[in-house]
Amino acid sequence: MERREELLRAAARVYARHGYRGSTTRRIANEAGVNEITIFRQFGTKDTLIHEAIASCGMGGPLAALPKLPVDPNAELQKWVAALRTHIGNNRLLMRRCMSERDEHPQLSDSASRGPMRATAELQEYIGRLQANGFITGEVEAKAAAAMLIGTIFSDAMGRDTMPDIYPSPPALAVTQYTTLFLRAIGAASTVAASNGAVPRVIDRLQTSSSN
Amino acid sequence: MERREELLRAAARVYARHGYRGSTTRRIANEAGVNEITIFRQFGTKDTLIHEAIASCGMGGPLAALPKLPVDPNAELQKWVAALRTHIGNNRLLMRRCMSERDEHPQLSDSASRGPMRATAELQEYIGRLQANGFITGEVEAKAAAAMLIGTIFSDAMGRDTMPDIYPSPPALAVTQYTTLFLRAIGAASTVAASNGAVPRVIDRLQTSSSN
DNA sequence: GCCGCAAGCAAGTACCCACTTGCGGAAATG
DNA sequence: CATTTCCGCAAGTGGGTACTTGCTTGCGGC
Repeated sequence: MERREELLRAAARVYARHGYRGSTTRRIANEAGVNEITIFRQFGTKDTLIHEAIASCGMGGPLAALPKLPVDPNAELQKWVAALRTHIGNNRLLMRRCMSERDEHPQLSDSASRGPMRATAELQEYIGRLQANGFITGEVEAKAAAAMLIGTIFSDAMGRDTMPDIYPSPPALAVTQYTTLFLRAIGAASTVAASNGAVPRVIDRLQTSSSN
Repeated sequence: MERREELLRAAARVYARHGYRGSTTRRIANEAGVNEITIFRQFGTKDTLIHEAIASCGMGGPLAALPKLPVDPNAELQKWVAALRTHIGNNRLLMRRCMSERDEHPQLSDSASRGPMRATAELQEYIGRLQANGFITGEVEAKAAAAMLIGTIFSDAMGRDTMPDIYPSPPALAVTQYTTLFLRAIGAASTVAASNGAVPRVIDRLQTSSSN
């Protein structure tokens, strides 16, 4: 049962590099150090091999969590953003492939997009918690803000290798700058300034600011 | 000489949908309503056909410009962002393909990434002009901010079809919300508030605020 | 009327692909 | 020892793919 997992991982690697049509059974078998026939004995079909490979390749796995009770939004977000960025960056080839072949292989794209979708949901809820706990002064469209930060991370992680000069480098610096800009955008910049020693403290942690 | 252009456009369409390996000469010829042999007589090789198709498909073409002298940043940016979003959205299949096949066909990826790169440069310069003309109150990392807005637009245009529920809809609303968030992030929110009738006017248009 | 050119059609070549069949060896399991 | 299970090896099948060759047809210019 060890060759099976070896084949799954090899298939995911080959698929990420060469796409569905480029993932010939011969190539996958070579990558796994296994005879080509074993593929058909284990999975019957190239199609089921690749689908199982993408499904079980951990992109739907556990995700870094944002704290239930925000204390230091800047630090918390920065850590979370950094983890998400490296996670997406590590899987960027695979995700690019899955999304570009969505029309021909929808299930693969679904497997790949589950990660960003869960991350966005998590971030939306966190923004809600920031609002509920008084970290945010004005009105915020949480959905747009979450889409903005996730989109920024996503685009950075996906596009940095093809367009390096448009992103701040190194990536760690980019992460802190994105976080700062994001907090300013949602009106929670006070905590950032506080860490610079410029503005007093957090406002009023028990006031549920304004509406829904 | 008309079949030649027909073939180029057909090749770009087929490539966007099926990728390099999936763009068989037969399929391209069918899409163009042309005999397969004509491809080889006109271009000699599938490879040169596809490369010429991607190069001459207008992704390096003219781009909406931001004004040299900012007057109403919110309106100007919103219009520009909307144009950029629809442009990227229209070419999203092609761009996804080019970027995902970058390792195997670098030139195609280069053709596709030229658009976003020029847009980012344009936006960076515009942020600089906002700063020079006193629209921005504090310090801003123009590069990170530009990467953030472009990344947001890019991810929205590319990912809305695969992950519709994480983006504000309709797209037009998303554009205005992104723009608002962006202006707040770079500290130029006053002009937004001004259009709401809340805060006075622009500050001091001839002061070159602080450093480089 | 004739020439040259662009294009279609038929057929073929050499290769790659997913997938099959038949055989034999190794190692665990009874 | 015998059986089952897993795996590798050799060979092959039917179909697709890039690309070639030889021939024919339509069309505008001289």
